[in-house]
Parts: sequence; structure tokens; C-alpha cells
Amino acid sequence: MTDFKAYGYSCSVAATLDIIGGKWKGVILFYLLDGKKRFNELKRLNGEITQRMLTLQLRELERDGIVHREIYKEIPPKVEYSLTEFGQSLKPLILMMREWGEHHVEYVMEKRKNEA
Amino acid sequence: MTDFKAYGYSCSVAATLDIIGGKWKGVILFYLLDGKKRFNELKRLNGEITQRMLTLQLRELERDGIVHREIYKEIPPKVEYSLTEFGQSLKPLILMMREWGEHHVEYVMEKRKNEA
DNA sequence: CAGGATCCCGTTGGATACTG
DNA sequence: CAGTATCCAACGGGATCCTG
Repeated sequence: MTDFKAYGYSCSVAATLDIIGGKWKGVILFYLLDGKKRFNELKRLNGEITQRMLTLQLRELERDGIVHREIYKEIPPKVEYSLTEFGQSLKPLILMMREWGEHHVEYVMEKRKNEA
Repeated sequence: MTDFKAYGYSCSVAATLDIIGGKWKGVILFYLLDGKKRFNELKRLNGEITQRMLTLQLRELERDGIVHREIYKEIPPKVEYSLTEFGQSLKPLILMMREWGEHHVEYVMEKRKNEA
């Protein structure tokens, strides 16, 4: 089994969260689950994300081998993002996050509100 | 189904990651899966975490109803942290994160290294 | 033992303007 | 359309010292 300490993580959960955590990556991956998406398409879906952040996050996902970037040499430019085969391995995890969120997030949010 | 936009999230995955994401929460939850733990016990297990961060993260988990804080009125002080019943709902998710990490993190880390 | 209080810094991330 | 380039504010998070 992998020695996570060697990579600076205290356990595999920490490593996983380092890879798909953060404010945007989970959402980006979620939208890529049902197929390739263009840059502006992802931007619209994410709503509040800025161009800068979308680019940065996509670059990291690409570096980590999770997302593939396909550039079409056209004018106007066209770039499509899709999950790599390796990225597909995240599918059950993303779906479970969505599932948990749908069933439990409201409880947490109401709790937070009642204490503010 | 919950309206995540109303809470400022673009989808349920984003909300879930906001609750259990970050550098430490996943690990803390992971260690709490197999029963209650004392403060210093969690600190040792997490290795690199500072007292300050451990306290902050535990407070947030407590606020969100995920972790229960039991204070024993003794000297020296004794505090035990455990998952609430609500917190138990995260168990499959945490376990899946661990699972994914164990099988795939090494690939990502080697890839990062070869490009640095 | 389990923290609280301060200080401080690096990174994250937002706003805006510009470009092939 | 799909980015880059800057600038800047906010926050996460570390180090250190103190305490009931």
C-alpha cells in the first residue's frame, strides 16, 4: 500500500481531498461526468466561478491526469474538456458526494443559520 | 430536493466539499470513524496539525452537527470527540475517499513529480 | 490536558483589462 | 472563444506564548 507520509499526507483521505478538494474541482468534475464540455459551458454551469479560477483549476486537474484538454485549431477557438480514463475512477466518489449533499446539506445549513 | 443555489452553492457536490473539505476535516473524520478520541490523541494521529487548527476544525465540525464534544469535569481536563448520529452518515463517503486514495494517489503524485 | 490569544505570512481567489 | 496578465483583498494556516 502507498506510503502517504512519504508524500506529506497523514492518510489517504487527506491526499484525496488535496486532489479533488478546494472550492471548485468537485463541481467541475461533477459536470464533466456526463461528457465533454467547452470552456464557457463549464463557466456558465459553475455560475460564480471566474475565468481565472476555472483556468487554474482545469490546469491542475489536467496536470494530475484527471482531465483531458482537446484543442481544436479553429477560429474562433474551441477547447473541450473531458475526463481521462483515470479521471473516470473518481465517478463513484463524485456521485456519492452529490448524493450525500442532496440528503444532508440542508440540515447543516439550517443549523449554521440558527447559530449566527 | 434542496435548492443549493439558495445557499450559495452551484451544486450539491460543492456544498459537500464545503462541509468536509479543507486540509484537515477529512482526516479528523477518518480517525473518528472507529470511535471517540481525545484531543491530544487526534493531534498525534494527524501528525502535522497544529493545536490551533485542530481546535478550529473541530469547532466547525461541532457547529455543523457532525462531531460531538464531551467534556469531563476532571483535573487534568479530559475531552472526547466522537461522531454524532448525523456525522455517521458521512462514513461511506470517508471510506470511499480512503479507498480511492489508496489506489490512485500514487499515480497522481508521481505524475506531479515528473513535471516539476 | 486542552485549549485561548496574538502575530504574521503565503496562498487562494476576486476584479479588471487585454489578446491570439 | 478561450484564455493571459496584473493587482489586490481575504482567508487559511503556522509559530509562539499563555492559562484554567
